[in-house]
Amino acid sequence: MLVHSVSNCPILPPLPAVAVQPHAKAGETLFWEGEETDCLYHLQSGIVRGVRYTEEGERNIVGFYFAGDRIGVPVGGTYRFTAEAITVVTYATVRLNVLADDIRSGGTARLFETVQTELGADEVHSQLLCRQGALQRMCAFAACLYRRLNGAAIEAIAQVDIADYLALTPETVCRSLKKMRDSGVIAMPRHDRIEVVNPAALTAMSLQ
Amino acid sequence: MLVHSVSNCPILPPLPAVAVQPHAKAGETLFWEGEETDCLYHLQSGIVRGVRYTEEGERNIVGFYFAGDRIGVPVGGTYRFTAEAITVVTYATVRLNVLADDIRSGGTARLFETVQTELGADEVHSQLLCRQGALQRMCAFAACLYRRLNGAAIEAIAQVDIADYLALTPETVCRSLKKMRDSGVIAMPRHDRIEVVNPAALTAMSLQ
DNA sequence: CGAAATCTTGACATGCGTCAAACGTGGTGG
DNA sequence: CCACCACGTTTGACGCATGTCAAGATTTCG
Repeated sequence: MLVHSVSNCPILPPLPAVAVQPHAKAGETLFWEGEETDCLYHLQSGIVRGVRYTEEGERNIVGFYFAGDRIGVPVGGTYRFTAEAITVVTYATVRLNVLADDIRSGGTARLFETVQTELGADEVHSQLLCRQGALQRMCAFAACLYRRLNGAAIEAIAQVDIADYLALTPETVCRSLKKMRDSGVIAMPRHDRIEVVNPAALTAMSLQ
Repeated sequence: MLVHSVSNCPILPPLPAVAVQPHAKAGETLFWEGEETDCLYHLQSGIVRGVRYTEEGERNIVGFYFAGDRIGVPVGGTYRFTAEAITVVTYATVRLNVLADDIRSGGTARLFETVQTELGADEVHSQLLCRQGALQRMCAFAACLYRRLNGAAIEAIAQVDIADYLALTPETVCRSLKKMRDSGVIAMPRHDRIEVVNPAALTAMSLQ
């Protein structure tokens, strides 16, 4: 199975009734790569992209995150990537010490729930990048998001972002999308909206 | 920084003095992908490769693991990949419920410590695959292992395995290694031994 | 010592990156 | 409300790097 199961809705800690829901506008940053981790983020709506800049200044996208995902897991005490809101995003933050209490009270399965999103996202990313052929990679990517979003249209993700995620050029992404349109597996009413019309054909094309 | 810091030596739990050290011969499997996770593995010596087979039967290598690494983190209760010993391997196992108690008492830091190896490995893998150009990818890979092994020679890793790890063909791996030999950045007294002669040149060649 | 696996080298075709230019779109300010 | 501008997308032409196929050399292991 290429698609992992990070799509389960989170059981969120109760919030004070009067609290204003934390949110970010499109383009805003939730946290920065290398910054010291003080809390994790449970996404509730919207789309976030994980970004990392290489030494040469190249931009890499490490993942796209949606409602239900938990991001911000530290390695060495700091965030592993920069989290940028693509759309308006609402979320809940969980301070590390609160999380510790949560872990103590929960079961063993609960233990790794926290790291599941990021572990799964990196795993998927590697699997996508392993596919040779731009078209296969694009189809696998679309199939992946299709399942993650339970069939909803893929929206608001720029082709440039897809390119930086799949290690392709924007031109190649555009051409691949055109082929997918011509084959009738997807429809694109707008530049930033991909509707999967034929899921079976999509997975077939993603196979090598 | 391309290279992450999973190279810290682990503080291992004390073992019974009379216990026979668990070990595996080259080619043996420590655990299987999809199998229910009952314990994690702390590697103490030797080399392990993480393998995953795609639906089409293609072999992917997700990472190489060395002394000090902790592998076997479950997602959804099962192992994320198959762990095969490349050399003779010695290790210590930690049962999941023991680990759970350990994490509960140790807090979030202990949790993140546990997943550091696999999170870091996937991260590195993605970063390597993002580099376009076979030579750059190979150089980045070599530089990565060079730092992970603290300058020791890279040994016992077959070129086929490198190919499956970097999403290249064995032929391309071989040709890239030849270029690196001709450039004088590495030496190869045997087919399965890579000695980094010029680390500076190596990192320079890995830049895009 | 023999056989199987791995590595090496060559020739060839093609798919993707690069460069360049035009088009569409969304946002901002007058 | 319209005009303009900046950014992202689209399309084309071209060259090179890498995958593919094939044959031979080397190593490893029984």
